[in-house]
Amino acid sequence: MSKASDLKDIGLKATAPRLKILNLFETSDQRHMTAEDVYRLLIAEDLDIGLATVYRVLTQFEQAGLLVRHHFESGKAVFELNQGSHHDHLVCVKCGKVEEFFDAEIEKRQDAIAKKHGFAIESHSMYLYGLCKDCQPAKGSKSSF
Amino acid sequence: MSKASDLKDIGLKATAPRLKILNLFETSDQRHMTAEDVYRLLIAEDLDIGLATVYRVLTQFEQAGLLVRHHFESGKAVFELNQGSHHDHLVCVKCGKVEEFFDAEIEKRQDAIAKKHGFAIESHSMYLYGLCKDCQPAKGSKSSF
DNA sequence: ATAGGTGCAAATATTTTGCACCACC
DNA sequence: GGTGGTGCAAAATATTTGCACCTAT
Repeated sequence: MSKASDLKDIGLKATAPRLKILNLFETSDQRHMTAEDVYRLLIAEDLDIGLATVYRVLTQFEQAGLLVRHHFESGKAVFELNQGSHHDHLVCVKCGKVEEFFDAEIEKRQDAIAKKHGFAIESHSMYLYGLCKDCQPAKGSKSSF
Repeated sequence: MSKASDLKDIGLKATAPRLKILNLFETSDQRHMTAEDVYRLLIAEDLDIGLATVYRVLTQFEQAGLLVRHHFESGKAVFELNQGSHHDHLVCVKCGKVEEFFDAEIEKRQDAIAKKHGFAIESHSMYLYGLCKDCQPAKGSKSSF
């Protein structure tokens, strides 16, 4: 559970909007949310928090390392809780579901590649886009063509 | 060199803007360009092609498989020629340089991961963000702190 | 001739910012 | 009580679309 001290630790005042937004990421069943997603959840709870504040808070949380910002192919930025452990993403292009994975061997090879190219890696992200289990035409069923 | 027939093959009329834009991607030393980049190059050559047309053509080329659209962390879409061979990207967060690489082992593991999760992969992209050789503080030199 | 393509301007979508007011410490 | 935070509206940025005119086939 998020506490006021968590925010103070990163130099931010513990205000209601910040606590609420952080709490949303911790409790929502959707780990990956856009600013609009967050805003709509707040509206749904009758909280009077402006969209501009949502953007500001999300950016602050990202800079503080509490959240990670992704750019999936939608064009909107998507945020998720930074739980320390790096991982990559499988994104369903049909229903938008996001699954996470981690593969040590891939990480190792990424590091090797960066070194070979003389790059000092700061972050990396990998997205596999496709159809998730539920969105694939079922085997044995006819397609509509 | 791009030819009118290349465009007709994909069901598009061979118009001057389309031929020119395709040619730009084939001849420019910058493989990765935003719509604005393309537009500015056209303006620089005194070609009277609207930004809207650039966006329309880039989208058509992407749908036809001639170009690939990326979403780097900049927030703008970046396009590059689709040369058949899939590859991934090292992106310099300072100077914007993009280097490409391909690693068969990583590809293999991506496929295995997708299968394990029941995903039917349509595309994937991997971006390693960091400082390229030229943008790293040189070894032995003092930092400014 | 005509279906499709284009430029321009206006519309949309996403994110940022200026400003007056308000709340945490 | 003052610094920092907030909501709102407006601005900035990126992209799409409506429309009248134009052009490749």
